[in-house]
Amino acid sequence: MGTASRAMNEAPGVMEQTREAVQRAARELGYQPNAAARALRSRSSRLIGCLFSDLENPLYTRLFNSLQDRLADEGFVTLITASAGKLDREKQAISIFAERGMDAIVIAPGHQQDPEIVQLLEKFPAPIFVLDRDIPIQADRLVFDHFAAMDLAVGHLAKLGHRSILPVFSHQNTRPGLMRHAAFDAAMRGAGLTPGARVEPETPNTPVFREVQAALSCDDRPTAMIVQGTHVLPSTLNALANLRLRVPEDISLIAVGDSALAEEHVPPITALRLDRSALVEEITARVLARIRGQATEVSEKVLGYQLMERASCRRSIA
Amino acid sequence: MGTASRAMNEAPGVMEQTREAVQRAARELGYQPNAAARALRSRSSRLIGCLFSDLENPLYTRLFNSLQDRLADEGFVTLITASAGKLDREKQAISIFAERGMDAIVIAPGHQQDPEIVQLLEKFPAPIFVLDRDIPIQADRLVFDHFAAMDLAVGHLAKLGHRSILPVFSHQNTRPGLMRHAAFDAAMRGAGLTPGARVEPETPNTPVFREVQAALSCDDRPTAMIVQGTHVLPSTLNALANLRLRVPEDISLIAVGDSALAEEHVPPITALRLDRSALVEEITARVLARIRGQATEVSEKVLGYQLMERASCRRSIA
DNA sequence: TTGAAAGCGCTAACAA
DNA sequence: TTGTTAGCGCTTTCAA
Repeated sequence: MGTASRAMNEAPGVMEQTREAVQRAARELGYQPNAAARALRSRSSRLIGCLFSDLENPLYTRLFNSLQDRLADEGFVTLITASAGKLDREKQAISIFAERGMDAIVIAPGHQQDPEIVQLLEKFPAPIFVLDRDIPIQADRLVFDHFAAMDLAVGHLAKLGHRSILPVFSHQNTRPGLMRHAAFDAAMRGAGLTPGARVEPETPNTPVFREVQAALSCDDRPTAMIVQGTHVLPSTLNALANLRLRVPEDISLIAVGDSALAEEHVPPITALRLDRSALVEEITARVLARIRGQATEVSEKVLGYQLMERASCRRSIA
Repeated sequence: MGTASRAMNEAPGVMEQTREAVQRAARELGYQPNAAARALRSRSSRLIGCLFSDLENPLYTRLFNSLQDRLADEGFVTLITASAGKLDREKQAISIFAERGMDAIVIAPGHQQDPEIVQLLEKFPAPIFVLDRDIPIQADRLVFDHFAAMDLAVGHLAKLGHRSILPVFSHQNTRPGLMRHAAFDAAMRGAGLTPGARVEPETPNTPVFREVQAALSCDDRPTAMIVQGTHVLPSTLNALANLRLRVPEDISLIAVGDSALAEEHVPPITALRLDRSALVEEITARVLARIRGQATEVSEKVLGYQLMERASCRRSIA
């Protein structure tokens, strides 16, 4: 009956008294609405798909947790796929999202220019939200300000007197990887410093023990490092421990991307952090507006990093 | 039309020629089946829910990845929720799984005896697969052999001459936490050794820097450690580095649960590993059998750990 | 404000 | 082997 449906969905045009009666009856009978029937009739699955390149990246793990919570409040179920950067898994995930009738998707794939991915996204039947990727499609987008972030980190170290800073970021073929090296170089020049050696792991999960050890074993080794906050960070700490280099006495350290590891390390590690709740709110607001047809123009926002100053940096002794 | 449906679903009773014609036409028209309609009519969502206590645990991250892949091959979409051990999130997740008509769920919640959880599971409308939890319900189950695992680890260290071994496991209120301490004690006695000090973090993600440092700062410190392979492991490595204790020269180390960190650490860390593909196959086989109504009795299996001997253990000097 | 009726897009049962 | 028909459980539309 129509009234029952309206009562259960808090729709207008039902007498308060009727609504309560319906809801009480539903409770007593243990009524469970059938999601498939609702989706079929209303043409809305109330499902939102997420495609992240890497679930081991603390940013994505934390983000997914918050986003799932937030969207659950709005009655949506969040579905996640981690592609481990594999192209075919990303294509498969997008296809599945299309088949299963996601109401929207949030994506940060490992391949941002692949023509097949782009084509799948172009004809994707629901709104798309892109997270810090330069994918050539019309879609709502939130990008991170990697240039400002590097200014913050390099500036902080320069102010402490560091002149030789070792960056350790992967050169993955997506926006963050592509921008960070350029941003680092620009920030160094901006601080009147000259970029020197660098370590560039293939992926954010590639071990960097050897490379970091090599870079720090020369005569005038860098006095500070800026290190990606993924697997690269434990791997770097491993190398520092083996070299008997203490943080911050012997070398200063900044992590790009905050994590439990950085926060709880002894000493705590200074980190570039994204405001996760702002991130989640922006995604949620945009996605819901799109789903409800309230959004008009494509939205492009930039989110800055904050520098969480902790105990891993100190004045350079050099 | 029935024939079209049968052709698309590879159902029997369709002429090969017809099937091909239908499939070609579907391809040319870009036909996308409607998942909601299919779910409504066939009473099967082809959705499988997973509830894990902690997505930051490398076991669950890796397991979810493999399981998602494997179930995708069978045409199922896997939905994951990480509760961070929070009771209300676990209850909410189970309710959502019920509302959304999961065809089955795979669970390893952080609360295994909570009456509300048990009640929700008792009246859950689909098959349940329980992973290493002692939940008092009738359900297919796979548990890990924590006693054999500790025998392996303690035995290995005892054979190397270690007599004082420091265990670092959380005493979380679920099966693994509950069993590991008892298993460790039993293994020690079995090896003719006496259990001594131990570190018991609240959760697998609680930092243990202070506690480990304290335990290793006494006069005759343990010569070996067995450490949970979650956040406890980086936290322990942090403490060892600060104490200038080298692995394995000064102290031997075994991780309970394998991870990228253990494998890629220098030196690589000996670890108790679960055979993940066996794990995934057991879950997949059981869950599919249940969904297809082929399973009869409740299945209970035990999965052993293997000791991956790497470079982090050596003969005790004491 | 409520009830009645139609129909979302499939698949299962049945008839041809 | 194929076509026809009914109906899954909701929401939406329309009429009362």
